[in-house]
Amino acid sequence: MNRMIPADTNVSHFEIGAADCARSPDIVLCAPVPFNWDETVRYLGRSANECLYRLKDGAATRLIPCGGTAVLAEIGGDNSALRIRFPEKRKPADEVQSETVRYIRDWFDLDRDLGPFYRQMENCPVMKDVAKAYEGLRIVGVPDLFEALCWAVLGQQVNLAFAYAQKRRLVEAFGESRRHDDGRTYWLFPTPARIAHLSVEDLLPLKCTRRKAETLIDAARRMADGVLSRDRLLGLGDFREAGQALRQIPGVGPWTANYVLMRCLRDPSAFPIEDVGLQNAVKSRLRLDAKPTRAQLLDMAAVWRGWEAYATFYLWRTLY
DNA sequence: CTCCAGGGTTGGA
DNA sequence: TCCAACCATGGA
Repeated sequence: MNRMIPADTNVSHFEIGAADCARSPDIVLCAPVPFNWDETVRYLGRSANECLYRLKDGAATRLIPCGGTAVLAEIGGDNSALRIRFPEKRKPADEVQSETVRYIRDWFDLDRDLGPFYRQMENCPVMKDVAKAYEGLRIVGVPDLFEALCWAVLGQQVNLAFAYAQKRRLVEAFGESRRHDDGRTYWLFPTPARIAHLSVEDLLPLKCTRRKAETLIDAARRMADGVLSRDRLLGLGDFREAGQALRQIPGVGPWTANYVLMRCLRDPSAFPIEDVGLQNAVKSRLRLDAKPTRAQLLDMAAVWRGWEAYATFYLWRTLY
């Protein structure tokens, strides 16, 4: 029974400085300790088919939704700081910049104290080395609830490459985009309002199942109606209730609910135990002949208590 | 044709 | 609560 941690209780240290030359950052964020930007970038680069941001020279550029509009931001950095630039000619207003910073802090989970996680993993034979190897890697989140839900649903029971292809088709069919003067087009994930009015047939070209198309539209309607939102889920009191609320949506089962809890609602104890990637990672690390059983996983995860999401994310990281 | 992929649902112990 | 059976789709 985890208590919810309001997103804005954390102090954020950032300075807005004048950009005196083209490459100097508009904003510098102090990185938390520990932080590992290279590992973060490696995670971001796990699919060449990612359509929501572009990776170049260790920096990610994407359109960030901000109060009805969107800001193009380039995020680079190292293990001690993140550097944010706004490459468009018109610099965003201060409050938009602040919102961008909030998004980025959330995206990379910068405000979490990982000390307890690393101390706990010392006692886990499966995780001990993994935790050290990727120290400073934080769970890369999906701040937008609708995006997180759609991504989880599209990712059910299909390989990641195919999931990325489906996401790209969804985004390029129904998302907004903006062309930048670097010649590239940057995309925003489709809004619930846009998907809510579609029919299942409209989504079949994604090559998802009818069932998944129905789930996406159902989720979009709930969000467009306002009955479902990230804030509402976070306001429910504890993550278990949020998970139950998510599972009200037909087509959202335990894996999907936990995936969303982990990547969007930031529940560090979310545990998608049915995940085949997690199972394969454990199998490989323990040199098992077969994927571990649910009981084996539960047994192993007993020492992860409270940090199951982080352990899972780190184990995923071992897969590529 | 078979098997797998970052599952969901139903129905029965 | 847990498990088996069935469902569904594309790619290797």
